[in-house]
Amino acid sequence: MPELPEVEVTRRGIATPLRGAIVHGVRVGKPLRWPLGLPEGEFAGQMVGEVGRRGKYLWLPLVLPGAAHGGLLMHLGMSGSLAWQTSAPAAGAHDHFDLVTNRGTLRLNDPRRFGAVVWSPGLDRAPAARLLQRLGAEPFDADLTPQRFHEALHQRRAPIKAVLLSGEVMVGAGNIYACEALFRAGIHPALRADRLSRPRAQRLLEALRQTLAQALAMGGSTLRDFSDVHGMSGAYQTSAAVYGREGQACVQCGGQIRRVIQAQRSTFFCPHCQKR
DNA sequence: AGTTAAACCTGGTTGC
DNA sequence: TGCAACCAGGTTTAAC
Repeated sequence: MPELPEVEVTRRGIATPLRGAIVHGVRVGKPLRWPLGLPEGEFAGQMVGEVGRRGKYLWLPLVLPGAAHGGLLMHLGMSGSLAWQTSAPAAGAHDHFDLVTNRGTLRLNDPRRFGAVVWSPGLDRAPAARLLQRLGAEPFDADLTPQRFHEALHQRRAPIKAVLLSGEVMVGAGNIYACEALFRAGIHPALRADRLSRPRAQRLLEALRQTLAQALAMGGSTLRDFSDVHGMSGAYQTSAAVYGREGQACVQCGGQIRRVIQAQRSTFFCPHCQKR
């Protein structure tokens, strides 16, 4: 489900209600990807700070004045979404984590349970640091210049689609937005990353930023599960040019959109508009 | 280093 | 209607 736009939509939805909230406790349901890493009783009295995001991870800082501090690193996996509820109903079959505060409850719903909630003493400490260590640049970081993007791609021989999905050069683009950005940039997904010319790398960086920004403005994509913290669906998926459109007409040339498998994931592209 | 497969799960859709 | 096969927004780990 959630790629960077969906995670950022979620972050914006929870940051305000959570800022300064006092934790009463947590409730855990079925196991997620990794264990929580701190006994459930340890959270009471901690105050939530400013909710941050790194790639597709959310970071909820927790501070207990004069005592232990750390935070919760959360990932929504493929099917996760967070909801903010001022009065939380009984947990459903797929509600696997609650953060109960004096203001309301933050609830993770995740049918497939590929998501995670992990306590860490800090973003730069284990286990958070280990999970984040291989992440590439944030897409809207000013330090990610076209030149640096090109240089990083130049060191990768894998297909450009696989490099984007790995997140090791730039985080945030998952399967939908990687496909859409490559289409927007006119680049064939099987092209080796180190074969992109400088102008094409620049064009791809611009396409990635435009794609992610547009998706964010539209509230993200909702294929099945995703909704924002108020239960609203995103709208971007209806404006996808290639994703999920195998066999349909290309919006640009009218040719057939094709689907191939790369790195165990479906890649959608237009063979006519996207050049090697 | 790249590529490939398998693993973690549930559920919706498609096709016989 | 039933049931098998395939598909799904992500990421880690292991093996060749």
